Amino acid sequence: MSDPRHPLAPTLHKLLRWTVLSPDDQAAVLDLPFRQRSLRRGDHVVREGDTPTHASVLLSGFAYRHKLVGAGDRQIVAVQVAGDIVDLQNALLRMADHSVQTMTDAQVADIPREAVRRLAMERPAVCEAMWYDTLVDASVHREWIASRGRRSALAALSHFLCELGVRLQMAGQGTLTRYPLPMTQEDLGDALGLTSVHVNRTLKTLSARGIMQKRGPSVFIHDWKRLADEGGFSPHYLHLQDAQRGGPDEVFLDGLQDLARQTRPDRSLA
Amino acid sequence: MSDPRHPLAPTLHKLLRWTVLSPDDQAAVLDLPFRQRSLRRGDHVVREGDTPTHASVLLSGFAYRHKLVGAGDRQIVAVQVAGDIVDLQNALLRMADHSVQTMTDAQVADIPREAVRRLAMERPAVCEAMWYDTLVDASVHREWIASRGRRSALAALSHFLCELGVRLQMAGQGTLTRYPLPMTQEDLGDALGLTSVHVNRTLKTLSARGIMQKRGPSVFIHDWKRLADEGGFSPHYLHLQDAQRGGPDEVFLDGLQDLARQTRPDRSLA
DNA sequence: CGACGTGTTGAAGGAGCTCAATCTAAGTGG
DNA sequence: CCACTTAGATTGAGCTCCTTCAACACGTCG
Repeated sequence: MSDPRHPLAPTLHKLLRWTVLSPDDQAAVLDLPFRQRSLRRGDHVVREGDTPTHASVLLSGFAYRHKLVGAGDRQIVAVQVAGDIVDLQNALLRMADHSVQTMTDAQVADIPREAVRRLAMERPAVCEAMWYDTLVDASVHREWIASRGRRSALAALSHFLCELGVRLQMAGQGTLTRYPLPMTQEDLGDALGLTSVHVNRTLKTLSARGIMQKRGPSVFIHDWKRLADEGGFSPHYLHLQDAQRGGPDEVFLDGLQDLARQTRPDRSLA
Repeated sequence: MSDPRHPLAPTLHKLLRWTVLSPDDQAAVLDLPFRQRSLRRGDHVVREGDTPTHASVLLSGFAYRHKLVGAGDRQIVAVQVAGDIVDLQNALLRMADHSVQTMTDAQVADIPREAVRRLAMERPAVCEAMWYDTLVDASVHREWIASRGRRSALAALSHFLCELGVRLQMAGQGTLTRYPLPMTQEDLGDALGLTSVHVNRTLKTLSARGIMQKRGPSVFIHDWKRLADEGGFSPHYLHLQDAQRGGPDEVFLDGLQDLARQTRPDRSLA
């Protein structure tokens, strides 16, 4: 799959999760013009209201998308990890409806908006992959609506931690049960629609029950099955089953199915 | 714009909201093969877990998308009105991650999945319009996440009522301040993440303040400005500003801007 | 050292939930 | 035309999950 050290390789890899791309198409993705940029923790990638001139890919680090609501309250609407096309939405739409900000120092690649559009229009398969990617984003949004609307704090937090385990493992940034998560309790609260105080108490409940622990920026899940039960987590909405089989993720995907079904405690880190 | 009585005309009209389409492209949209179907209130258009074979367009009536959470709780993640392509997501993704159900008797047009894909792949401009449509859907999802996460019941309900006023007027199904909304208080609760009891009380607060009234399936907004204030509603996230100007919506859009800014009570129905 | 960001803990209050009864309007069958 | 049914709206009382406010602990970094 061409040079795995190419900065856009993780993004291409993510697109290949959704569709088959010919070698030509793959080369065209990697040939996209981009300008690499280093950001410090807390920097904005896009600001709500901007008219973006480029799409940004997160090469390393973490970022989140958020909206400001009412009297300065913040709602995080998505968490992005390395490889994610952070801003396809804002790049195609003509005005950013939300801000994107880094949670850690990060590298991004800015791709001119027009180059993305041209690639999409000239290569239907790439267009489909990118469209697909935005549809999966929307599916995650829907699951978050369900979480905020109908799950308790404990369930919502558990669900969130499951989701990030899956997504980070897919992105090669950790494993299902052990991964980096550089979010403060305040950040978690803004993602879950809770106060940081209540996040603190809910995290403590989970660790008191031996289900998981968060130490600094690291999450250790000791009992995935129970965490998934608490959160009512089922990975369907991430659409990983849709993936073209034969890739390197097959074993993981099957394993995920198992994990969702059976108890498989991992207490080695407790 | 060709035959305005064509069943797919409202859908084409909606796509034209996002991009310019050549006469050829427009004809191609209207030439999509479809099978018209009558549904009774409560019928499913798609069921979570299905592998859909077609995309459905809502020709008349109302529908909602929902997920089942935990112990039989329902979360409505979107409300669809006539003209909406209800199921582009599910048609492109390989498995439906949520169900779609009618709120009223309704007409839908089922378009074979392959016909949609072929149209998109052969006509970049149409592809862009449809993609754009799904991106706006996602933007609405994000706003809903913010509502569920950070708005009080009163604010969330107000915001929801504003959104529907705008969307229904855009769809030619009423006006900003007076439109049909065939949702029970139970439905509203499932959309807002509240109980029907609390929806009842919140609606009563709004009408006690003279802001709006819901009588049967009809919403009457007496004071748009106050409703928008209560909900912290700003129409940016619907991306109407993005619309190509010159269409028949221009006056309305400008009017909407005004409405968002100034008080313009409409008590004629109080 | 002091300041600041983050995590932790307690106590009190409130927004929204649960449970349950009553009311209304629109069928539906006789 | 009326008894009966049913879906939905309405209202009250008590409860609970989560918030608010406030204090304190801890580590890092100037």
